Amino acid sequence: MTKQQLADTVIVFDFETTGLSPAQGDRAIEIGAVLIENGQIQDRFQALMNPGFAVSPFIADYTGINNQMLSTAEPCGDVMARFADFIAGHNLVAHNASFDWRFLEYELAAIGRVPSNAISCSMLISRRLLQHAPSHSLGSLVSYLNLPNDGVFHRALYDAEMTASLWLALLDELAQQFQVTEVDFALMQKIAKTPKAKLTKLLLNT
DNA sequence: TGCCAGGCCCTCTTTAGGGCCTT
Repeated sequence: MTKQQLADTVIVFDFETTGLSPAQGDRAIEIGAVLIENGQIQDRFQALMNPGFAVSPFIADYTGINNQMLSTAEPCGDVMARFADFIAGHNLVAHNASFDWRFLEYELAAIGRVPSNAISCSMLISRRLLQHAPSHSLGSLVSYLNLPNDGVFHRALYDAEMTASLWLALLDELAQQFQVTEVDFALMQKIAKTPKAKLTKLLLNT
């Protein structure tokens, strides 16, 4: 197997939240992230954070994060200040990145900070490179690609680690499907935004 | 178990509608 590595380091991150939209009052309750360098995880970040109100039974069931766990967690602002330092200067990756980016912007704005990182989406890229996958949810892709996992999903660090494995698998897919051996973050962003019909032309010209 | 929102993508499209993803 060709081992394709992205020249740039990236931080893959994932939020667990109280719901789907910060515009509707939802907040982050956990952040998990891994730093990928030279094709391997070199650093990790994980923290629960107290949103200041009770999470719904649905969210407690969905994530396994309950109000008792959050009662002793740091406030969102304290965690996010440390996380902002962790991601500073790095390119970011998330699965369905538009979701996590909205919460990142919201939680950083709450402490007077603004993210300036570039970001790319593993879901948009997998839709283009893995067109035969039955679903492009993170769990389905992990199963489809037979990526090693312990069956835990919907916790931030586990999902970040699974997304990191997916990201590395997508780099392998680029090498195997298209023989693309020079991959930088800007190309991954471009793939995410390229219509499927124009993907082959983009990659053959790379 | 799934609604909320937002963005992307496809098609029986573009003067629109609905499914997929994220929690």
